[in-house]
Amino acid sequence: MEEKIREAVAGALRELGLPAGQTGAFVVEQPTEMTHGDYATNAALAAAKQLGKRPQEVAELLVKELRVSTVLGPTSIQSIEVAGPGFINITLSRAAVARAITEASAQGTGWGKGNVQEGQRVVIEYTDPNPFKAMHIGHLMSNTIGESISRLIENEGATVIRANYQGDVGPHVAKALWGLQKVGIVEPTTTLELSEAYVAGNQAYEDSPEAKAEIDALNTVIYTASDTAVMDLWRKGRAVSLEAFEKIYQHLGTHFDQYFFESETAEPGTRMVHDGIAKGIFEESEGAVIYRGEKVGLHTLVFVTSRGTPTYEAKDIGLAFLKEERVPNDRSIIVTAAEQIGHFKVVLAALAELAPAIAAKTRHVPHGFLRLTSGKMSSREGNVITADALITEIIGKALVKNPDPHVAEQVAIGAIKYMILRQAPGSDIIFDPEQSLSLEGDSGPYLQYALVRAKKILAYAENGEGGIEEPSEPYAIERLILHYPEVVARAARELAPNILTTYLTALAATWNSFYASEQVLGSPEEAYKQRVARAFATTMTNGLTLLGVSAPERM
RNA sequence: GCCCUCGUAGUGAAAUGGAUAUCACAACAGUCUUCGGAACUGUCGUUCCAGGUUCGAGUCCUGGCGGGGGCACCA
Repeated sequence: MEEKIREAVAGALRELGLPAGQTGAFVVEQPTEMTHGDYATNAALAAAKQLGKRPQEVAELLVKELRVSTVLGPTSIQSIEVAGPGFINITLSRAAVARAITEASAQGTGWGKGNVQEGQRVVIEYTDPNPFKAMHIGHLMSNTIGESISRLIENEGATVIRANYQGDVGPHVAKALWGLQKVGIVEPTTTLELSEAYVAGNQAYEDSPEAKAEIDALNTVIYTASDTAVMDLWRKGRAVSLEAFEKIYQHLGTHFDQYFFESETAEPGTRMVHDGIAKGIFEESEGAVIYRGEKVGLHTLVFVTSRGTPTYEAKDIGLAFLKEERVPNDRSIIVTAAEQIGHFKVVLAALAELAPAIAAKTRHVPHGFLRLTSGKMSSREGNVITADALITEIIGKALVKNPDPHVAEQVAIGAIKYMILRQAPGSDIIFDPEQSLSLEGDSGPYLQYALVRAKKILAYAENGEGGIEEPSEPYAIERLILHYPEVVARAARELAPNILTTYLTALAATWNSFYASEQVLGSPEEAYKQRVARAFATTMTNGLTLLGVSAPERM
């Protein structure tokens, strides 16, 4: 509807004598205040200067030329009014709102689906945990945001390939293997053994020059696979890690189509960086191969170390090509923590010289850190909150009200995901482990609970005999529901699940308010209210699905 | 030092250059014979500072101040 109104406004502006190419600078939006109608446009304010007239005057003229009825249907408008400094407020008719509600309640899972990205193949990389290290709450952020973005993009018609890139080689692995060797573990079976070994190795690396030398040597062994005993230990430890990750993915309701490993990007990455020296893209300096970021306003980073091992940077170059080869795509999105912004700027600059087409379609989406009120989290020091520990703790909390462990898990995961998705992806989340996280108010369970209550009504209503009167004015909840397709489209366009989360919270609040003040079953308007309840339930269910949050039947 | 980011009620957040800056927690006062109280209704309280652009700035620009991140061999 929004898009149709936009076209009508653009048409009216042309009627007022504005050149076709110059009508773009206005918005059609949902006004903050519901009393201002269902849609509003600032077109008159934006065009006033060009037309040399007062905004209110332009608005009056614009309203006369506005043919909203021809794009939305003859009985769709209740009023079009000029308000404030020159806004044009459009209020839909009772019939038009009712049509949207009927559509929402009838379409089921199809409600809100778009097609603007049909035919597009989008590869989305997220989560990226490192074997031999624990998956911590930072990975939970990447996974939650990446999964939701994937679903939002799929909802617009694209084919999404979910990718997970895991660091199974590199200094952290050498440290963990060194730690295992020191305590004589040849067959690791738990992730605890691995993370303890990593912390021990990391400590020794800082404290002891001998240990440092041993670990550096081990690192090279891993890259070159030159020692069968070491590689055996590596394979076993890696398998333990990966298996543990899969379990967490199951809890989170996420999955991957493609797994990439640093052990497979290291070789091609190193080779391509070396090839790039001859082309003048990279250069040698103090034995290392570097990219002079200064030539494009960035800073210099080492791509291959003086020992000949590739850094994260070279491996990401290798990854870019490997992705292209295995997963041909139109767009490539990488979701990682914001601390890597600088890294990706340099890598993409280098890639732009190496393979301009790949660099051009690649986009880095940074997310903030999950910071603790008690201080900084560091896996090197071992004071991280692991994904497992957090999930277990919140499930324990949810069990208080939900004896059913399955429901408790749905509530707990929903609460965690909501906390992550409610704010703009780039900003940090301050997480207080003492207060843990909220299961009421502005929270995941709040949305789930609103839905559970609506579904209960629908269940009772199946054998109910209620009235068929129709209320003369739309309820606030109806006027919110009809915006759902526009909201998900924008969230997908901007890669911002928080837009959807904010909307769903308002939707749940409005529903709860409706629920408290309006009796559905047995009321004179029962049939109509049921349809509203169904439309709400459909909208909330579809919205939660796009967030990756499940909808319990009861709680 | 340079670069990037963020400063919004006591706390955590929202807001596409638009209308009276929105929500939750906390605090306080209410709503339970109604479809489920993880709920609802109400009260209190907010854009770091100084300039600028604009009909209009939390949002854009410049300069401060403060937090976070990055800046040659970690990822």
